[in-house]
Amino acid sequence: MLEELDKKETVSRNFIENLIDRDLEEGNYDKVITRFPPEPNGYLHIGHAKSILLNYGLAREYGGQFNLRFDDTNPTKEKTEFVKSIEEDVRWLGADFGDHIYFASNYFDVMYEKALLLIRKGLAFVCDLTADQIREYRGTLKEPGKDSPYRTRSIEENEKLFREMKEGLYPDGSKVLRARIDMAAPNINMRDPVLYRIARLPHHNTGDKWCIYPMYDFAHPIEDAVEGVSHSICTLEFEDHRPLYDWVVENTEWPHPPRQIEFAKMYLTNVVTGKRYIKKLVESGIVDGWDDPRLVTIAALRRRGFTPSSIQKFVELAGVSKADSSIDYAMLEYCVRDDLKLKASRMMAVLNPIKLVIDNYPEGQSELLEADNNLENPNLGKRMIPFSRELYIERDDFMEQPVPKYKRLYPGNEVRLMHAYFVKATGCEKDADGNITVVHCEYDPETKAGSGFSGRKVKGTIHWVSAAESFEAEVRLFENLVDEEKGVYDKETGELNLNPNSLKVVKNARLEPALKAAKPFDSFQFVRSGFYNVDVKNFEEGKPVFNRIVTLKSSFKLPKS
RNA sequence: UGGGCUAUCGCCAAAUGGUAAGGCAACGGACUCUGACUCCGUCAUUUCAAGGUUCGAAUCCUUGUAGCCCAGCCA
Repeated sequence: MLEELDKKETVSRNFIENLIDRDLEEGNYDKVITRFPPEPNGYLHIGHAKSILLNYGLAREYGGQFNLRFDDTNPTKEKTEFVKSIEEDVRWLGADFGDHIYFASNYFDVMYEKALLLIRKGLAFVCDLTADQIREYRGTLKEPGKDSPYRTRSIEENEKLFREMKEGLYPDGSKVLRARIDMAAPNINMRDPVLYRIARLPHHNTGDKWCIYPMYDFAHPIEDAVEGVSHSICTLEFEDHRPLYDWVVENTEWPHPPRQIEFAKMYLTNVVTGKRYIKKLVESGIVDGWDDPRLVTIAALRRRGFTPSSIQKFVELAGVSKADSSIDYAMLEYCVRDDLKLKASRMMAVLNPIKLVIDNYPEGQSELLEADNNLENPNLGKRMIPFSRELYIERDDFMEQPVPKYKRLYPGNEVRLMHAYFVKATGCEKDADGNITVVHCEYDPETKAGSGFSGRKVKGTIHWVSAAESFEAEVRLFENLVDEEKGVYDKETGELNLNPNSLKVVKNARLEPALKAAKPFDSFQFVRSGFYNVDVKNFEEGKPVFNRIVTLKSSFKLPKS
């Protein structure tokens, strides 16, 4: 099977499973152990979700173990803040690592011992070349490198020098430990790669204990081996590192060497992925933090109302392969809609209100109408909605001069007010500028919802709220942060093509009273308008701010006026 | 001829020499107290290209083409 891997077969979910099956059969491992090894230098985003869920999914499928391990071998870039957010995000996504949360920095002692082992085997040496010289000696992509003059130091001298590096006898950058492999290797990673560097910086976990830190290529295979990881699944850019990974694992002598398997990263259309761009948006204040709902960080998706199961489904639908891919954002939207449609209560909210007066409804009268919270899921219960002579309806739901195929309210046309009565438009009032201010109609008491009335049918159903008993709230509508026409990046300048309308705030939306009690993260479907959730950060008791999660699909578009 | 990887519908993606799954999107139609949902139907004679092997090729061979990754004391 190793040979098959070496033949570079395409990777698919099936392929990985077959590989694991074989490994288990052949007794290469007793148990499947996978891991997600982030460096704590930023927030996780949707791309990481794929890696997390793939690794976790495989472990669960095989009754194995999934580790969360912080790859914190470089103190210059890492922060405790990120450790916390990453742990939270992984947990939220549903990748249950139990108490298997580890830090690479806790293995520094083993790594040091293994480095000594390599030195004693003549496979590593201390090199005094400067960083510039090392680069020079490395050669180029097309030309081989040349041996470092320090390559032939004796084992004793190397061991002594390396110990002294650890003791802190040498200044930062003055010496490194290198593997002795092959300076002419076509794979640049094999040209005597650096294993350890000297850096005097406080580490978030080990403090000042160490002044030498292992490099990724040396540390990672050992981290995997220490934890007994069986299948180390990572992204494609590490494919060239696999020979080195295998070299380290073999020469540092482990009973059940872990196996590295690579797959392609996932990109999404029309959104900014890539840590450094997200970071730029955050730091420049273009977005209001790592969890700005327009971002695709896990924190942002959560705040925006995406559910863990929708993301799990998305990752599952996206599949695993080695081909570069950019998944249509519509697929993510489909996943939330699909997940939320039976979980969310379907409430009425009027985003762009216009008054509707029912002229034949007695003045001063009102009533409470019973409505299912979700007609397709009775478990969500029922609620009462106040109904009265004056209501608000969506401005788009009335046209004085209807366009073709329009089936909502227009003079002479009858529609259903959802959960209430049939209503027939009789006319409207306008202000001096000709803008419609009030729509008039008449209702038919016979047609009350739930009464079993079947005398006639109506083409359209519109939503509404009581003028007196609804409340005003802020609703935040999100568009793509990126200009959909121009694409994510400007090819010439490398600048991001940002969409100036990516955030619209509707201040005077009218919502039905039941929504006043909504709590942060609660999700609702606003009938005919889409899915929304209550923003955590802008939450105020009795005055929730709603974030649009995703719109509903619609086969009818109102012509632009 | 530096090395490695990839190429199947607009977007993902299966198919492991046996006659191109599935999902998203799109488009018809039915249903509907959400123009949503649901349902039903349509959507690759062809797998980057050209040759070759074979009874049979997306899969094997040959030669091309295009894209991605690698020259950190980052991960």
